[in-house]
Amino acid sequence: MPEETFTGNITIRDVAARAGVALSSVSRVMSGHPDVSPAMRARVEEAVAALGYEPDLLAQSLRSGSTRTIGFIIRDISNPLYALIARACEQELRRHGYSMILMNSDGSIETESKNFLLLRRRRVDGVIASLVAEDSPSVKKTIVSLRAPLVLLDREVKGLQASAVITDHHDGVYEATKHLLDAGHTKISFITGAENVYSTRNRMSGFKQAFADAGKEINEALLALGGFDAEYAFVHTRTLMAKKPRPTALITGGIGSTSGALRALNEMGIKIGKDLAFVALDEWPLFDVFSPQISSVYRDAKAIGAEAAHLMLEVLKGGPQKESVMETKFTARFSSEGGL
Amino acid sequence: MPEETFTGNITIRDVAARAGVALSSVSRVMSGHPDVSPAMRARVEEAVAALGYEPDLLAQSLRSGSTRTIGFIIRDISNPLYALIARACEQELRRHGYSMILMNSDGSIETESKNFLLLRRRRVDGVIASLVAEDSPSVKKTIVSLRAPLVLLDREVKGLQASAVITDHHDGVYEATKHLLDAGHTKISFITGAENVYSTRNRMSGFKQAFADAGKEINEALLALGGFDAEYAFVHTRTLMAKKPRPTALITGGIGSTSGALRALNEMGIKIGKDLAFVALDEWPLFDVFSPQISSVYRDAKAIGAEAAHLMLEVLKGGPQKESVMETKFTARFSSEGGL
DNA sequence: GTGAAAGCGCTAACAT
DNA sequence: ATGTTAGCGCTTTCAC
Repeated sequence: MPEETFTGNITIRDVAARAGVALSSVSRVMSGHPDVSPAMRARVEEAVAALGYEPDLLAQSLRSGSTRTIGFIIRDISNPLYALIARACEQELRRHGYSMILMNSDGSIETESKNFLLLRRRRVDGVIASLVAEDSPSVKKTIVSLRAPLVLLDREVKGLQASAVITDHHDGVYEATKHLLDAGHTKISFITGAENVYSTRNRMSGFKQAFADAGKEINEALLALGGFDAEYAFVHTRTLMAKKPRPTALITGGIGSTSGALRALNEMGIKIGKDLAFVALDEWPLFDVFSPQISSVYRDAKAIGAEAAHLMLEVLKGGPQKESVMETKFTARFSSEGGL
Repeated sequence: MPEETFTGNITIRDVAARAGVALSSVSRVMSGHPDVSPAMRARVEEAVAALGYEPDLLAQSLRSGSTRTIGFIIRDISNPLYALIARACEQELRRHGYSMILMNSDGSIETESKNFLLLRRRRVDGVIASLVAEDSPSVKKTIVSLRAPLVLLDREVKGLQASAVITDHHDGVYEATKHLLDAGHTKISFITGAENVYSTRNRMSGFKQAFADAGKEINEALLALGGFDAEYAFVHTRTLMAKKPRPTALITGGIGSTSGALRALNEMGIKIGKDLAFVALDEWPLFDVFSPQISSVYRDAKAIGAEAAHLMLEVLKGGPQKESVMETKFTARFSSEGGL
């Protein structure tokens, strides 16, 4: 019945032709415009159904200036924390008619910049991102040039118009550190990413506060704040644990760091909860199933992802930029025993 | 210096005006067309640089019919296996100038269908997908109507034009089952998703083959092939382990199933490697770090993701559709001891 | 209430 | 080698 060959897609033109009406009338019916007679509506709807017409989102976007597309840039989607965030975020965006373009920045500032630039060319309506670093002028410039709403994940960049979902690591880490100090530890190692991101600074502030409140001195030589990747943590766990006197407790910030550290400890035959008191910041799948049970500072990744979507949707609706703060919770388990 | 207000974006028109040339000349310079004089190239490049012009990918897509965008539909990105696949796949696609639109189907055929439809309206150049089920006529119809290249992950759908990355689970599961049978187990439970997906059928075929070769009978009452989600596995682990006589060994297919089963066993106080011989199909982050060490059938998720991208890129280049088969490897560890 | 026409930003004929 | 023009599929004035 449809006369056109099956080479191209069915366009609004085909529908108009079949219904014997103008293009604009079809458009009006499709968009639910009030000024359409029932007769017109019926004719067009018949043609739409018969032809299986679906509006081209690309053309609509070009016309309207909105792609209903959100860029999502993180370091590495295979990090379970980000995966959980992405899952909840995508679900929420989808519920509101938005699609997510996923990009890994692979921990590289250069890749991150390129990703932002490409998203701009794709005319995304907004970007949700966890930046590799907050102090890169090039990334900052790129972001300003975006001229699209931005939601940052656990980052604070000065002089940037953006919403943000930030985690209150401070209290959780404070409790964790206090727990260790109370048990008598003072030689406490801390392995995580650099202080050019909010999460590290905020965690360190909880760490320092606990030491200060206990009237104890931090041993700076036991800190390794250089990278979130497992490799960095692996190497520095080995180095730190070879020191004498060696640390009696270890805190690792982020799943990458935790993973590298645990692997190193495993290889060195150091048992957590016995030879070393251990606390992980952030949990991961199957966290609760294994022995030894690991003491942790937990945050709800699902809630973070959904909240990021909400903040984005709010700005897209014309609302104000906001900052949401998510809680953390320290739970002492077997792994933070021993060590002394 | 730029006369235009900062309301809209800089278009090819602005560049042409500033350089005092025609639109098409700018277009030619941008696309590296051979027929441009050095003088023209210089003038245009100056204007492009001065204005910071970047072609609108949306407009280019509408013109060219190619969005350089690939849809990626999986059940749940927070499943670590899919996250690893997605990571490698996105990296590879990005390297070739393609972006990935990520969509979770949440284990729902209806959501999956909607996702496909939306991707079609977005005019993606192709879709990479791990279907919820192979036997849904509606999804099949949707996919056929896509008229864009498709790469399936571990799925076989009859009568569908598609490339696929499939895993040879058979051999891995065969070895795992043989290992259990050799140890004297016959009451072996198997918990995983339904047989309306290739991965389950292929795994079961290895399972059955091992029983056949050993001259033993499968106890059908000990199988639970109804869902990949943790909840299903949790419930059925409880039920199966309450049977008498209860199974002496358990195999779980997929990270969701494994997760639910381990949680249930934990709650029931059943120790794997001692009270029950246990084998997991697929590994997850930090797999190797914990005790008890878990026997597993491993596959390389990173390689699967990269291969999916390759197959897609090849078809987009006009190459043939292909099926790649990835290996699995069984490794016996502590968890598959005991139970008898 | 409906139709005709302009235009979103771009590229590829087609002229010259 | 460069400019002019049509058109990708859609929406939105603007007439009638």
